[in-house]
Amino acid sequence: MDDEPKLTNREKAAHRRHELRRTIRQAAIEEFALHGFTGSSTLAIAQRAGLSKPQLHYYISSKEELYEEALEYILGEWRRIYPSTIDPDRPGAFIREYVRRKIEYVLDNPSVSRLFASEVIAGAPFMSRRWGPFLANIRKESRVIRSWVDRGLIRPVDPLLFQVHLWAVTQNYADFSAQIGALMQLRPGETPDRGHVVDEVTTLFLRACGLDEKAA
Amino acid sequence: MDDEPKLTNREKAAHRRHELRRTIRQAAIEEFALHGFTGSSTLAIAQRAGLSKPQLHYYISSKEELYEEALEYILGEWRRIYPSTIDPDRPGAFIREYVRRKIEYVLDNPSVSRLFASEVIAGAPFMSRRWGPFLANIRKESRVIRSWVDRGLIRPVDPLLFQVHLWAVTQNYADFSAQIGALMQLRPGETPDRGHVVDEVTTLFLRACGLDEKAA
DNA sequence: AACATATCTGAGCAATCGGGCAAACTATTT
DNA sequence: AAATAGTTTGCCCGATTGCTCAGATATGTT
Repeated sequence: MDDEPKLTNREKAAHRRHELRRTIRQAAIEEFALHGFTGSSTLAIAQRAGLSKPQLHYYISSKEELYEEALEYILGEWRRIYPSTIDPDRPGAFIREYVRRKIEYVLDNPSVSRLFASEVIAGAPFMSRRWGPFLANIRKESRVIRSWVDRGLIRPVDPLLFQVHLWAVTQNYADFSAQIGALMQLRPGETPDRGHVVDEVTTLFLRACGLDEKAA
Repeated sequence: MDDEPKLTNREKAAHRRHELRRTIRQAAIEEFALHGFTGSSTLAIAQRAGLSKPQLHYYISSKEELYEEALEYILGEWRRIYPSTIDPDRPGAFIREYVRRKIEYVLDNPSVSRLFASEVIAGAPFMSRRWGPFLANIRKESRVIRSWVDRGLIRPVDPLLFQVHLWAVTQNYADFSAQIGALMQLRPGETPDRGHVVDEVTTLFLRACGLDEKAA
């Protein structure tokens, strides 16, 4: 009765350590999202993770490294959301799916989006070395959008700014949720109605493309 | 030959003091915009304003008060931008004018917009008492937009979310200018082409309203 | 049981934080 | 010239910053 998944103690310890790093990263994301890199203290992060300050420093090598790890995690998440499985010849479906995924993600993980926003507002000091892959992705997508325009599938739009606007509107629901909550008079912690938000945002961008079939 | 604008020394001194407060406020806005309230130090603000730290503290009573003054200034600016002189029965003209003013303002004063963004991302701890007038304004505008919809002047939109999206897209050009600069491969300090940005944003929201007359 | 390794704690480091204060300096009014 | 008001400076305070380290404790292996 010592077997089942047959884990050695060493493996279990490694697993625990890995879990703890995850907890720390999440705490870091939340704290950095609220107060930015400069404004966040390692003590606050430690407390958020349920650790003492020296205990935290036992697992991380520096505040900077922890911040960079959090940024790296975010970039991974952005890549994950991008709907690569969608037929790029059906602009309507593509936009619908992208908006839906992005809005649902930012409403579920507002801190992730907010940390990214903090970083960029501060002048992107840590991101500046990482725009590369980001840029490549955007440019690839720009070519797809341009082809939609060229083939007359959608009304003419600036492919790059179109994406920028999509980002702005979707991210906004996480970054400015305090403002939105005040406007909508939501209770603390309450999020706006997802279906409605997704509908409105989708409609906005579909109409911009001349694709407003008003599908349910 | 002691007259001309007939300023007593006392008045000149008062004027100098007032100018200095402006300089300090501007420095504070820039520093707070970059690092948020918690992340900004009074020393950094003082240096930005060309003062020593005790010298700064001679003119302000606390970091908090300075921050609140900066916030108050921002709210005044938002009110100033709102195009109250426009005929509210011409949705197209209204949207065009609002977008133009807002984009030009945020491109000229990115720090103002970024400070507001920092505050809201941090959970709007100082703004929470000030949403009132803000809310009233938004609701007033919501009624106007609803009347457009009811009279069939524009296609149906959610009046509140429509404004939220307008905010998101316009503010974005200030808050995320580091990202946009990277995407557009702008030189440091360079801003994107205003005319083009205004055109694209205007088009986006006009089309959402079914008002795309493609006017020059 | 003995040993090794991983983890945790209390104390403390130098640097910076927001802010105060008396003395020195400057400018203006009498 | 003397008195007054406004401004600037150097020096300091207690608290907090990121981070270290020696020792205590827990955990795992033999």
